[in-house]
Amino acid sequence: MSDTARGTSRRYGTRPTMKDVAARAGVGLKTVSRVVNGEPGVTPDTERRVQEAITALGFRRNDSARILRKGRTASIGLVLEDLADPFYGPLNRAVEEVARSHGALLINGSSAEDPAREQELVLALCARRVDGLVIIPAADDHRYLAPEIAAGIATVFVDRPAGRIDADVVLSDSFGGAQDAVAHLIAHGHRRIGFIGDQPRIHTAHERLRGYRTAMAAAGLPVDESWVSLGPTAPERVRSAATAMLAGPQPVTALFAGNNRVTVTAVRVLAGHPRPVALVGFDDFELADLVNPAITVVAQDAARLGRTAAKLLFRRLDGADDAPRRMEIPTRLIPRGSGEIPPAES
Amino acid sequence: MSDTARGTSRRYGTRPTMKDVAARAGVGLKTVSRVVNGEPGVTPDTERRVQEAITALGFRRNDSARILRKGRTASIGLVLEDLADPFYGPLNRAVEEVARSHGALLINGSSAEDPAREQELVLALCARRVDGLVIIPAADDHRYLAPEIAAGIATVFVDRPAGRIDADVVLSDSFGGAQDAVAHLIAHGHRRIGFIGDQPRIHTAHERLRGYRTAMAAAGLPVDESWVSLGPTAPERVRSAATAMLAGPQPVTALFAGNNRVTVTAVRVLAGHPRPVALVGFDDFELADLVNPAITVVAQDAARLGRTAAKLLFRRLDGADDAPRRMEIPTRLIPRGSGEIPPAES
DNA sequence: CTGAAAGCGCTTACAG
DNA sequence: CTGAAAGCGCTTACAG
Repeated sequence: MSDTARGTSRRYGTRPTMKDVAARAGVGLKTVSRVVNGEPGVTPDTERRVQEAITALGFRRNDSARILRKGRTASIGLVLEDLADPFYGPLNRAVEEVARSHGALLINGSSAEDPAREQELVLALCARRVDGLVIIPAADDHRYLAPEIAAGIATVFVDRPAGRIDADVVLSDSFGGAQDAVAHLIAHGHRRIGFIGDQPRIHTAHERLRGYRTAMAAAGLPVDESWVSLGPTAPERVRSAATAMLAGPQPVTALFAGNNRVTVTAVRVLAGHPRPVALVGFDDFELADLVNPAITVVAQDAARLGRTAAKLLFRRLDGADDAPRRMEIPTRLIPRGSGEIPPAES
Repeated sequence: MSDTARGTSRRYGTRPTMKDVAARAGVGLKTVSRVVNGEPGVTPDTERRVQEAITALGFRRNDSARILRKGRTASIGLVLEDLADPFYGPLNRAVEEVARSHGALLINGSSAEDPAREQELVLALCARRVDGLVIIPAADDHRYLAPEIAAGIATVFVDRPAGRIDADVVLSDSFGGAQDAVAHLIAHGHRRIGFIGDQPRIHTAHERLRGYRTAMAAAGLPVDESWVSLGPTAPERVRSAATAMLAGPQPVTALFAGNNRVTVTAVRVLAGHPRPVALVGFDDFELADLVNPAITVVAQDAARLGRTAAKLLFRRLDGADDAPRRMEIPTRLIPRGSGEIPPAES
């Protein structure tokens, strides 16, 4: 490789090292290290000479080398489903803030809800020797992580529990939140309530369905299986599920949407529906109060979910080695209008 | 440090190394390296013995050591304003996808719109020797980066140009998009149009204001300075700015909102306003078509912004060393209703 | 207060 | 096909 035409070499290794600084300042390597790291025991005059050499050469400590020697990388990994999903934004930010307060950097990645991709990403992070991992799992078998955890990589799962290993997990109260949502609709007079949720292999979808059934049963209401639809949250699938529930002689008079993607499509379907239909969605979203009627939701505290998980992670890194914990973050029902619509006369 | 009660040591350095694998397999270090990296020239039998040792010991290559020796870290940094802002989600994801396709990991951080924090974060990433940086700048002076760029850290700015250094940048066409928005309102009969934007030191805010003024001038319309308000996008500030413009004997009949945070607050203000007021917002958002009236916007392609920047970054890493480029991504006006409301009679 | 030597866990360059 | 030696750029442990 040769230097470029513009004179700025892209070659790595072209940078000055502590050795170069030491030579220029006429001191030993260890003295440079002391100055760079602000360690005591350096004469003001020596320090000044070293600082001058650092500035003159444009030296910046290579943390890759430091990391290798020190053991800790001061970085953590966050694996979530999709960096573009607004639900994960506040969670991502909260994890970042906690990492930052501990002097750690955040390496980020999307699993795209693909177990193989999750594993590939997680193991790449382990190879980088991140100190810890926060994982929103896509896979349902995490035995591949057991050796890494045993080797010291702290791991906290968020939003869904780990599969087939015992690990820390921070969850929203999906079961309780779903119960609240459905009980709310029942309290407003509904007896035929539809549930459209995510794929049943996803823990939260399963829990929300369980909350739905429990609330219906608690009110002595039967559940017609045509009122329940679990599957991918792609708009076409949700649209046809909703349309089917709203058709026929005994249509549902209310819908409970299992997450924000479902809610959005449900709003679109209901906007074109002749009769008013009540709607409660799981997950809040920014403009829920601007739509007409405003959307009643079960809000999760995504930032708190992230903050709690990250704090637990750093507690582990500080040596806490009690048994894996399961923490639940409460949800909150926010009535805004759509969930208070009474049943249409049939 | 001692092992924990649960028997899994959190101690680092407890992991097997290639040396351990070599010893167990009864081969040399280099042979292990060959097997781990899939290099040719190893007898099937030798390879099998090494693989067995790897499995038995739970060996995983330490990429920190590899990085130190190889020079490249196979990681890039992305510094943006706020990981929780939905505008950056698709951009973040797009950068990640490009990084992934090049085998690189993504280190992420928020500047919180604070120049000092941006610099701190960027320099931390440089110390980690990321191969490249994608930066949505908060600072307006990036001379601190010049030595790093000269030392080989490829850098591409996005959304706003670098300050006081010559560097690659990928922008949305804020000027053209703003012109389109205001021309659209003028075409629908408006003559008194308000503009509420972000702080003027932010490049995009400045460009959008310029587009507003140019469109007004092109139509021969005067601009009363009480129709223009730039500042923080906090709801209170935007609310009072909008309220002021809508009051008095000669209120504006239309608003152009400079970004999505402004738009959201504007929608709330207009919902409580007695007369209908037209609105066009810069930036699209998910539920813009669910609000009544649906919101007319100038949409940016955030994913394309991110993809373009990341691709340019990797082209630099592959050795492209032509002069820094400025690339502009077009915007698109999406009429949905709010921007087509005619002026209220005064 | 200062510095030479050894080592973190790999890869590179080379020799057999 | 295989491996011993040197080195990436730091920090650690130690001696002066």
